[in-house]
Amino acid sequence: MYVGYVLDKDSPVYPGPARPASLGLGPQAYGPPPPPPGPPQYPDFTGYSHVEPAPAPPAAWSAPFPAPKDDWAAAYGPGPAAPAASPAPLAFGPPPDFSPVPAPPGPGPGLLAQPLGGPGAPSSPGAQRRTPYEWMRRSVAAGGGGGSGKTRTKDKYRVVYTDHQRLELEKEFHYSRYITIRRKSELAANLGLTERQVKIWFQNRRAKERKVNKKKQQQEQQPPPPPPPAHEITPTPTGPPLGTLCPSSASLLGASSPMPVKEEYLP
DNA sequence: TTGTGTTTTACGACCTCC
DNA sequence: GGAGGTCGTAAAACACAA
Repeated sequence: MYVGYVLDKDSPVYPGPARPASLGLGPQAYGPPPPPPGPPQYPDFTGYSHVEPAPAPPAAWSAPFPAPKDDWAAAYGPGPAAPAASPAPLAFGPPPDFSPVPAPPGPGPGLLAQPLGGPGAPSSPGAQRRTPYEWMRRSVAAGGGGGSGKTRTKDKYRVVYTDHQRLELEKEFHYSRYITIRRKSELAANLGLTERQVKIWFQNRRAKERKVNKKKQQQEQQPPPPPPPAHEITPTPTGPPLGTLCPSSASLLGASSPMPVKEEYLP
């Protein structure tokens, strides 16, 4: 599965305010720290053009959520302990218009058809990294990765998430930088990961974003190249006047966005 | 094929909040 | 005290040039 498809879409995948306040989630008891103020949410993300609202402090649901301890057997045991037998319906499944890429030849159709690190991990032959997110295009099946097990030398090892797992995690991340407990549980169950893995993935993803932002900031602080001489600067009468939307941007604001708001986030 | 650099998981230390 | 946050780091997985 090519995650890049979603991320490279010209149109906003999740238009409008993602995670509206009316998610039905009450004030959260375990609220994450306030998001760092500042710059646009996705300065490094070129696939989306909308400005995502700051991750609203997740709110707590009144009902105590039975957050079980991380099922380590799922990650380190003989196979994922996810409810693969009867996985809950993916409420956050791909949008209706998301399936232009044929599913990789796997043991079965649908989501989570391939267990974590299974031999049939989706691959993207011929893919190369060209964008910050093209890592999602590459194959994860090479090298016997895919979370098959321990490393050669040490007991400590790490698994390689499948493209689908990354896709869903990325999608969730682009909804909100901070995942709620409920979503974390759902995501973990649906992706065959442990809640701990989901949590750590989000932590690492935020760290990655900070790193990218920092890098960009440093690049911007560098002295720009000297502008060309004034006589070489020619006015450009053609083109839209200042303050108007470029065609591409204007199209993004169209009323008929291809990406409806997820049902679960609707009031 | 190999060496090297980058990215991706995973963890520990430390901090804050409830 | 427990949960989750950042920060730093280790190491596997990966891409790519030589």
